[in-house]
Amino acid sequence: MKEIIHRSDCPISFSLDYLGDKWTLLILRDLMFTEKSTYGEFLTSQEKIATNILADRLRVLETNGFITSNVSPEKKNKFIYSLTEKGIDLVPVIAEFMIWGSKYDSYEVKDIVKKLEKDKEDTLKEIRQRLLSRIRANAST
Amino acid sequence: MKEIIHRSDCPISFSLDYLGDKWTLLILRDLMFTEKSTYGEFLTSQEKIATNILADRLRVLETNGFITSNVSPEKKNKFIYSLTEKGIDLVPVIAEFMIWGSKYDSYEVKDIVKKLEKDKEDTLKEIRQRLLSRIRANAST
DNA sequence: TAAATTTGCTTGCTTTTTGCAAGTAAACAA
DNA sequence: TTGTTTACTTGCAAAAAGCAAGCAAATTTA
Repeated sequence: MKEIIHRSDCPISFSLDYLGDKWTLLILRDLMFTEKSTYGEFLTSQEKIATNILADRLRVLETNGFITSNVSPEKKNKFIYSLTEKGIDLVPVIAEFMIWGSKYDSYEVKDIVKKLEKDKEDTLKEIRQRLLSRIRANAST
Repeated sequence: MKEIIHRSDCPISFSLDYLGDKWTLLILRDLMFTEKSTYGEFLTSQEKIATNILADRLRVLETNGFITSNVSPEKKNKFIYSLTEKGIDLVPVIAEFMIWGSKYDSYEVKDIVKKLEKDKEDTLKEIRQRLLSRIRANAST
């Protein structure tokens, strides 16, 4: 597997060394803000990621501890991907992209953005708690 | 100039359509958190961006209203790049990358990160005000 | 129980982007 | 007037992305 090379000691560039592309954060978005958790489900997202790119990004994300994969309990040919705490810690980054995008994209402002703008700290905490409890639910099975 | 194509109506993907690469946010970082404002200064950053990529990204950022460029008052062969309000609105995104990167990069935690963690809202406001006042100073010259 | 389907990929090929080194052109300084 | 600074551009090789097709294990259907 291709290793991530860090270009400097700047924490922003460190982050971008993992996340600086058009697809990685969209996979994490799906894991954070939708119920999607499998390869097939990620493929159904509007942006239409290519199958090889998706496979590659999932591999990189897992190798670097952003997500974990487990065989589905019902179907052994199905993998369930889940966020780790390291991945969950990116919620604020993605939330800020959402807020910025909503401001400059004419499309529509989602309820979650309105909530974030109203009370960012609590809303982020709430999302974080929801995702963390998901991890704990998995751990106990 | 190559037009940005939006892959979906999601605000996160909308943002990534502009910013989803390894270099764009680093240029904005330099404009936000350092005194760098010229082509030559951006080239001196640790990450060593290639000259053609820098030229391309500056063009894209300007075309899409994130930055403006002006001839330097002292030297007519020098251009000063400045953030627009649209660019300044990305401060929270970059701040969150900085916070996340500082948590997962073993290197060192910068003072600005400590300040952000202590009082995020006020610190972001402060940075924003500093950058906005820079715009206004330019506008009045 | 054999055939078709679902699921999660891999492979091969073309196009696009990146990265590197060298070159250019206007302004400026000596 | 000659060399230097500044901001790029150009050409080419390497890497990454994108697209269509193929594959293999597990599961469902006939």
